[in-house]
Parts: sequence; C-alpha cells; structure tokens
Amino acid sequence: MKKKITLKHIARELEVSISTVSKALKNSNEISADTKEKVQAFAKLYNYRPNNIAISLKNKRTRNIGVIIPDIVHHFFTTVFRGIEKYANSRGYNVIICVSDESFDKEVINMEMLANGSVDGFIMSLSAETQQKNDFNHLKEVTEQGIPLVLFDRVTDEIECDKVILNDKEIAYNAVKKLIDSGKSKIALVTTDSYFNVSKRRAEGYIAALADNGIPFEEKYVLTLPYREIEKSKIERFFINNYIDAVLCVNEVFAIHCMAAIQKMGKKIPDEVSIIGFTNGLLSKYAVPSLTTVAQHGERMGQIAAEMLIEKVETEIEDDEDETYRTEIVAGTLIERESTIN
Amino acid sequence: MKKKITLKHIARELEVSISTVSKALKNSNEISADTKEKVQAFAKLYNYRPNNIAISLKNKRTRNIGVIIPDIVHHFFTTVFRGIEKYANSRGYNVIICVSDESFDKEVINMEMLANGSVDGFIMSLSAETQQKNDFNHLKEVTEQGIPLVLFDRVTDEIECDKVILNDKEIAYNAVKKLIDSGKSKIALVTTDSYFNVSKRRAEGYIAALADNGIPFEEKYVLTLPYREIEKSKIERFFINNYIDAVLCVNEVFAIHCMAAIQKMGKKIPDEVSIIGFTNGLLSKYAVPSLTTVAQHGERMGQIAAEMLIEKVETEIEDDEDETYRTEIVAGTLIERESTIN
DNA sequence: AGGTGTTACGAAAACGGTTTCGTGTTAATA
DNA sequence: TATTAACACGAAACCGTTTTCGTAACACCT
Repeated sequence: MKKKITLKHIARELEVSISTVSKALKNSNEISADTKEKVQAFAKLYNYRPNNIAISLKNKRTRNIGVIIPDIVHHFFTTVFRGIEKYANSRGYNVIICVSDESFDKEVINMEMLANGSVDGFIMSLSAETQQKNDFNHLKEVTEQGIPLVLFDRVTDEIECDKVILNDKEIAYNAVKKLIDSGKSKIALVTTDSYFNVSKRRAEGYIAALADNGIPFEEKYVLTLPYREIEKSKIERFFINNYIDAVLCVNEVFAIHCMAAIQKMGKKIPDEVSIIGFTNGLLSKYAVPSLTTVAQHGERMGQIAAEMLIEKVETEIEDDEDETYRTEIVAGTLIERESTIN
Repeated sequence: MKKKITLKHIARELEVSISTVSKALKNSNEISADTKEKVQAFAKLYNYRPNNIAISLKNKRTRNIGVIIPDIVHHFFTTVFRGIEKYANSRGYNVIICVSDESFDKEVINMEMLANGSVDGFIMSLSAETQQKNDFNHLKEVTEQGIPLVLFDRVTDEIECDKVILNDKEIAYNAVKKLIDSGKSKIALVTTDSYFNVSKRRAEGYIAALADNGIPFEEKYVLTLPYREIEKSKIERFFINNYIDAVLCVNEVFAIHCMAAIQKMGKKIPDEVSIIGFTNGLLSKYAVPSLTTVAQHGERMGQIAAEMLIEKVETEIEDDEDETYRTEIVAGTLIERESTIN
C-alpha cells in the first residue's frame, strides 16, 4: 500500500525545509533553478498531490458547493443538477449533494452539517414542508454567516439572496393562450397545493390568460392533487364530472395521468381534449400521443445558479458596502407535440 | 454578519486554554463541573459548531463519500444514488458526486480530485469509455493507496474490490423463459455494444434460455444500438426485416422505441409481439401498453454499496492480513405489465 | 515534615499545507 | 575595504481541532 506522500516526506528526503519544497513546487522565484528541478522531479516521481483538506483549512475555502434538493429521482432536479455540476466542475469546484426528501427537518440538518466548513456556498430548492411551514431560519443563519446562497425554482421572498426561476406565470399564460387560440374554452388546471410557489405562479398565468380572453375562471375547473401518491380515481371523477376540452398540468406526471383518464373515457387527444404539461422529460417525449410541454431548461438554470454562486463565493465583499442580489428569470419554451392542436 | 466562533474565541473570552474548552465541550472528566458548565453555556449561547475541515485534517477522516456515475439524468443511477445518499446520511456521511458523462478522462480527473483527501472512499459505476478502453489504472491507484472502493452495476474483473451487481444473466434468462412459456419463439435481443459488461451478461442469459428450450440462437435477431442517439429508422428496419414475436431490451428507452416501431407497423402488443425491458422507471410504468420490465432495485443496490463501503472505511485493516472482497448480487424482479401475455 | 495521590488545567505537538519574515552567503558597488 | 543588494533558503506562525503529557495546588496519610 503506497501511502500518500506529503511535503514533509519530500523535505526530509531531499534535506531541505518544508517551506522550500512548498515554494519550489509553486515555482516561486525565491528558489534556485537547481533546487526547484530537484524537488519537482522528486514530487513527480512519487506522484505528490497536495492534500485538499489541509489547503481548505489554510485558505478557509473548500472549493465545494453544497446542493440541497427535495428529490433526486426527479427529471427536473437532475437536469438542474447536471447544469450545476458541469459548470462547477469546469471552475474546479466539487459538488456535495443532500436530499431533503421534501422534509423540513432533513433540510435543516443537511444545511447545518454542510455549513460548518464543508462548503463555500449553497444552491438549493426548498422542500415542500419548508414552503408549507414558511420557516426559513436555517437559510437566514447561513446567509448571516456570510455563506452565499442561491435559490432556484422553489424560492421564497422571505430570504434575500440570488435566485433563479422560470417565468412561470408568463409561460403558463402562453400555454393557456395557445389552447384558447386553438378553439378551447373549458380549460382545466391540474396543480399542487398552493404553498408551492411555483404552482401559484403558474396558476396566476392560467387565470390571467382566461381573463384576457373573456373566459370566466371557474373554481371547479381546478383540480388539486397531492405531490405524491396520486389517486387515479380522483382524476377520473374530475373529468367525468366536468366537461373539459383542454388541460394545463403543472408537471409531467399529472399530465400523463390525465391523459390516461381521458383516454379511458374514450375521448380523443388532442381533438376532444388537448393537454399541456410542464417539465420536458422522457415521459412527455415518449407518451402516446406525445405531450406538448413547457421545457424548463433545467440545465441552464443549474448553470446560471452555479455561476451566480461562484461569483459571490469568489468576490470578497467589503464590509461597508451592501450586498446586491439578483433574480435571474429563465424563459421556458413551449414544446409542441401531439397532445395539442397545431 | 456573525462570523463562525472557534475554540480560540471561547478560550479567550472565558480566560481558559483552548484545550480546556475542547475537553469541556466533550464532557471530559478532566474538567471541573463548574468550568464545564461555563464553557458549555457559552458555546451554546454563541452556537458553537466545530469546524469540519479542521476535524477532518486531524482525524484523517472526512466522513465524505465520493460517488462517480456516468450520468445523473438517468433513472437507474438516480435510484442507486438515492440508496447511497440515504444510508450514508444515516451514518453521518455526506456524498460528493461527480459525473463522468461516460468519458474516461473525466472519470480519471474526478477520481484524482477526490482522492487527495476529499473523501474516505468511492462508490462508482464505470463510464462507457472506460469499459471500452479497458483501462483501470485510476482505480488501481486509488485502491493501492488504501482508499476503499465499491463498484456497482458496471463493474470489471480487473479490479479487486467490493462489488454490487444485478443477477443479470439469471434474470434475463427468466425473462426470456417467460416469453417462451407464453408461446413465443422468434425472440429478439436489443442491446448495446458488448463492452458493456451488463449487456454482455444479459445476452448470456438470453442465449442460455434459448438453448435450454431448443430454440436456435440467430445472430440476426440481435439488434445492437448505440448508447445515445438512437436511430429510429434502424429499429424500424430491424422489425420489418425480421419476423419477430417477442423482444428483450436491455433498457427502458430501447423498449419504448421498439414498442413505437412495432405499433407503427400495426402489430398488436402483446399478442403479436411481446416486449420486456430492463429498468423499472416511469417510462415503463406509464407507457401504453405498460411495459413488463426487470426492476433492478437501484435503491437497494445503492444502500448495499454504501454499507459495504462504510464497513471498509471504518474498520482498520491490519497490514499483515489480506483484505477480502465480496460481490453482492441483487436479484432483479420481473414486473409483469401489459406488454407481455400473462 | 515528607511522601503519595488526586484534581484541574495548560503547553505543545500533530494533522498538511501556505506565507511572512529573518538571515547567511555571495556579488556588485562606492 | 566597507556597504549594500540580491539570492536562496529556513524558522515559525497560522488555519481549528484533538490529545498527550507535564505540573501546580491541595488533601490525605504516616
């Protein structure tokens, strides 16, 4: 077993001091060409690599980014994560990931674990429970310690920090507009509980589009589903009890379920009922008929979040001047497929 | 901005030594009850938390696990990751994740980055390129340094370490057997290039099942597709040129594509053509007809991998006794849905 | 009074680096 | 010949912990 070699070993072996070795490896011009060559050759031979932990301790910078997301087996979050990871890596950062599993407590524990020196900053999307409780003290504590934080998708106004979100309202508006333009008027909204900010914003777009086109908003056309454990029968009843000719769903899985329920009733998609979902994942692409959907550009969101975070991490903030925070809005794209009329 | 408080701060404030503070916080009985109380109260008041990095440096243990996977936007890998993360977290470990993006070079770079003190051990699944090149020196170097490594799913015989794999051959055998039992005999295999060990093992099961049931193996019934960028026309031609009544696909996406091609020809699934895939993801569940598939139990695989790794990480190996390695085999489960005849 | 034991604490080394500053040696300059 | 500057290197502090070891102060026993 070859143990890792340290500066101390090299120094002892070459009968120089540790400082000399350190400087020689950094090509410092304090050190003679001779010595540098000797040290560098030796280091190369024994494959010397500096210990990251020691460097982190010294520099008070870990080059680690903490990412906290509600779920990892989830298309949108994984695409965002890919964007983060790619960009962070290209900048020499590693990513530590924690999954809150939609739980407030886990989110808090994970943040606290990572906040004690393990990471230089956080990128996160709030858990369902956190949004419901509306308790953001763990975020406050972190930012008060001067640790940068970037929130994406599931954000909150309560915390001042950089944010990346989709233009949820506008794109939902556009989606509904498209349904209306294709002749639909009995348009349902299938959504989650309103403590999801994202769903709330999408609902606003839905309502605005109806209003602007002279279609009355009807409460009964809104179906609210739990985030997990969807009851098929509830969906089926909804479509049986309401005459509906188009549906906007706030995610892909809801859309697929709606599609199944509608097809089960013997209605044709898109002619009798059109469907638009959110999250341009595999399901939308491979569904039969394929699903018109809002691409959220998760990878781009992730990259932007990582850019913003690293920017903050790497710029020393002067104590006197106040921080400024940005909210970056990514425009969704409506991907038109077979579930809507062209 | 509240800066993080350290032992030194507490010591100065309370006019005791750093060692006393450290011991007091650990409830050492070297310290008087009075002093302990004082220190602990102060620490609590100022919300003292020890610096992870300093502890890591001191203990030469990071409580970080490095996970290197080929892709993150991939159902199977995310489920495995979830298993790893859950278990690791419950044991007080954090997970640093790197994505090799199926590239050998990235895999090497990522390993080297993490091997210099950032993690206590690795869990990984080989990139496509690594399997193709058959070059595992980066793995050797890591294990030679005494850093534990657990390989899952895409493993190699070239490296001695703990491994977790699916019973690919057996479960493929069972799947094909099921197709045969339901009256099928023209059974196609849709697979990836054979440098994927996983595909190779599944092909063996396929061939064995045919042989055991007196069905001749025919090369022309094997369709090899690239891992990415699938050409639909190639699949369609395959089914047009060959009379086939059942298909075994080594993954879900291939299965969905086959299904589309078969349906396009106007053939009925499962009566005219039955399909079985691997990876029990959303696609299989929500496809129409829904897809019979082999559940790989990714989350369990992940948990087992994490257990094995942490076990190795936490047991000091005596230099004299040799290490022993295990290969844990997880039994897949055939989930029967509508794409096969019951 | 001398020896022994206990209690309660501090000094210092260690983990593996970086960096500042001091200094001995040599060469160039006045 | 004395002064100075450049060069090449080492000592030591520092990052924030843990842990070993030494010891002052006191009590107890003979």
